[in-house]
Amino acid sequence: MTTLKERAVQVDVPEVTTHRILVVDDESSISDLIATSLRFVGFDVRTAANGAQALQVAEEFHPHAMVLDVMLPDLDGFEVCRQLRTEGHNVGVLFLTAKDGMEDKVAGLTIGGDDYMTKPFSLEELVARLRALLRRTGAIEVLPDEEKIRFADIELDEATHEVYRAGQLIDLSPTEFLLLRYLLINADRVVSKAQILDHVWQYDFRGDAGIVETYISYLRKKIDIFEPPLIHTVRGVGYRLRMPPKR
Amino acid sequence: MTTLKERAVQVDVPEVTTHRILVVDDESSISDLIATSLRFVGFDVRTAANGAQALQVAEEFHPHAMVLDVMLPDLDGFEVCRQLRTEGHNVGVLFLTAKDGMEDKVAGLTIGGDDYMTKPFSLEELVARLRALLRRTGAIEVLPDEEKIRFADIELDEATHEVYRAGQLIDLSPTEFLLLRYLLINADRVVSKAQILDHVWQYDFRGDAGIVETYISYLRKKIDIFEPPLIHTVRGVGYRLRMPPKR
DNA sequence: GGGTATTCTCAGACAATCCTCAGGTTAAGA
DNA sequence: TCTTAACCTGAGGATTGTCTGAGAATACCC
Repeated sequence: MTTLKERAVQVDVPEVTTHRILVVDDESSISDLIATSLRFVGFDVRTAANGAQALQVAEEFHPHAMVLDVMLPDLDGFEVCRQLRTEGHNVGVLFLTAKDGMEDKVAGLTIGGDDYMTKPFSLEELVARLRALLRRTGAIEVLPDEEKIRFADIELDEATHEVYRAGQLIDLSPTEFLLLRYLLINADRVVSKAQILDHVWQYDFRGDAGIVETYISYLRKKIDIFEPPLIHTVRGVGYRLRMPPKR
Repeated sequence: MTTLKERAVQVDVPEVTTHRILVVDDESSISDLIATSLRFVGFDVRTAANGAQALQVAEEFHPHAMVLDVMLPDLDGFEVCRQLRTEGHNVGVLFLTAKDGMEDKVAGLTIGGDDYMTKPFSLEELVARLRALLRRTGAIEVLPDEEKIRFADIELDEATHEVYRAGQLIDLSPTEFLLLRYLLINADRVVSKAQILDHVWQYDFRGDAGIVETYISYLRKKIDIFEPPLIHTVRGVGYRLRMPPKR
């Protein structure tokens, strides 16, 4: 690997309005991971390790949205959410749940503009969902970017999860979609395989970075059969989405 | 290999804003090497030999970034990083990892704008990555230079890893890229083969300095086929990037 | 519950890159 | 002018990085 000029998801760095996000999880490794990632994308983040603390911090922090583990040592996530709402706090919530069956229960409870994801998740997806959530709940004005990301003749719609190249609908698997999204966000910039792995794959993925190569290959076969090819390998460094060089 | 002092002297321009860098490694040979190199590039550097000491020094030094070995005698690098972050220190971290095994532990390191390199590395690359990291984490105002280095009609873009000469895209191998970058940074100055070897090649490279000649030759064939030639040999001393003297 | 889509590992093929070496060329100094 | 050291460059073998297909394991959907 080598020099990289990356941005996590940072391309859209200069956020006009800074949204306040409260992250609640009792595992500090998780909340740190999330907090770091969100801060980097430009959010103003606070963390809390349990329900009581969450309520307390929320009182003075007035978050626009929360990332909330449903499984907390004291109150559970729903209860935290309920109490805040009855107190008039109008926050969107992104619930985190272990992958154990509770999922249905959570799904039922996420009414309104809320959402949930099961652990482990990919950071890329977390950020995408959080953005969508803020947009839905209208936490503040509209977020700067539309729900579509474009580059050359590629168009990726976050709302519908559809991807077009040269006007044609391309069918992508979930991972392929995330990967392409990450490349698009970092268009024109070299991203290393390590970065891709960290952002696109679930945070507990312990496999080899070689899988990135495989998925790049998949992507190419789906969207780069068109002319001109846009996914370029920078040997020894990583990959980069770009228009072919002039001439 | 030349001695450190002799080698680092020539590098680089005085930086306008002085960034504070904390280097943590238990092998003093390594931390000295890095520290010396960074100082000559204009950084304000402190070193620490273990985790506890690192935390302590950070407390009063308030570094903008850290170069942090993950393998330390007491706490490991991740723990040091975590503790600093929870204490509110917003430092970017460049992790150093041994090349063997522990690839898995390395996962997640590029999340927040952080980065990592495997030992052994080249000093040139270390500096480049550290700069990129400072830029990303916005450690202070914008760094003087953009992500592009220019000299005459050569343009080298760190973000995209592209090099142009006279507007034309030039394809360079990783080593060629680093070499050119080093010459550019030291434009108009003579750099010896020993210096080049020490900065561009990995610090444990045990080969002959003759390889520098080979790579200079490669570079010339790629970027000096244009007029005027910019890479000049200073016989008995080294090489120098310069505009030919007007007659 | 069976079939399909997806994820992930692995290994062979291929190509770029790295590095050594050796013979030819150039420049400096005696 | 001659000698010598420094430098240049091509050739080629070793190494490394990347691509891709095949297949096993798993998740998902009707």
